[in-house]
Amino acid sequence: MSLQHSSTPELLMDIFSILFGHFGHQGWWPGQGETEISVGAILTQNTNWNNASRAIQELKNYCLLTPQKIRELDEEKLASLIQSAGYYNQKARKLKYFMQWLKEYHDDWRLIRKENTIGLRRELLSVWGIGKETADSILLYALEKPVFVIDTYTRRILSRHYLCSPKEKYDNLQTLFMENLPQETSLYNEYHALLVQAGKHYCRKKPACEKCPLWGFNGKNQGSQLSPP
DNA sequence: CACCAGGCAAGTA
DNA sequence: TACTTGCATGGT
Repeated sequence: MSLQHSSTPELLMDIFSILFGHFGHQGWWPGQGETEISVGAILTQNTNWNNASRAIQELKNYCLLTPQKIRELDEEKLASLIQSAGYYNQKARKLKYFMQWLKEYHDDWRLIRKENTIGLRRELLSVWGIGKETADSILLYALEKPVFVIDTYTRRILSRHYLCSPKEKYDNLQTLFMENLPQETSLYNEYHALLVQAGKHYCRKKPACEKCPLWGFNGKNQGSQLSPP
């Protein structure tokens, strides 16, 4: 694999290929339904997926994983059910607000696909408890819109290899990926999941480690920063 | 024991 | 705009 990249799209695709070759297909959130995926996106905020998935399972056990059931549930009861996800009081409220919004503006998913992605994203961001990453996760994984999700792993992996600043803004990174890659949902889905997987295993601490599959993608040496450091 | 995990909102300067 | 803090469980 050549490390001389003539363009940003080429560099981004090379990184994808390396990660895919190393970690393989990730299969994030396949066929679980809009509600389960959106609830998962909220429950996993600043929490590992293991704890979040337990909370989901708890809701499933009592057949409460529907917008209407969550709206009907007492907030304290909901909080106790999702305890394993941490921040359970906050997250119970977030789920309540989200499901309320879903009913008021979209008749519980029924009207949501008629809206354009930009408008939907703005709406999601206006809901209390939904920030950029959660909004984009819902758009990409639940609604299958071609929206690239940025998270702390993405920023860290890239900055460890001097491909961006460790403080690079969310919107800048998102634009970078979306303007330099084909806008395909399946690619964005796999790419983000691979970055998370890579981030879990490598480059947690400075500097980047030699074992990382992206070792060699060094923007400093090659002058191929994706954005100003 | 310390540290971290698929963030966000609200407050401060 | 750019930082800081509260929120909280469970794994390593």
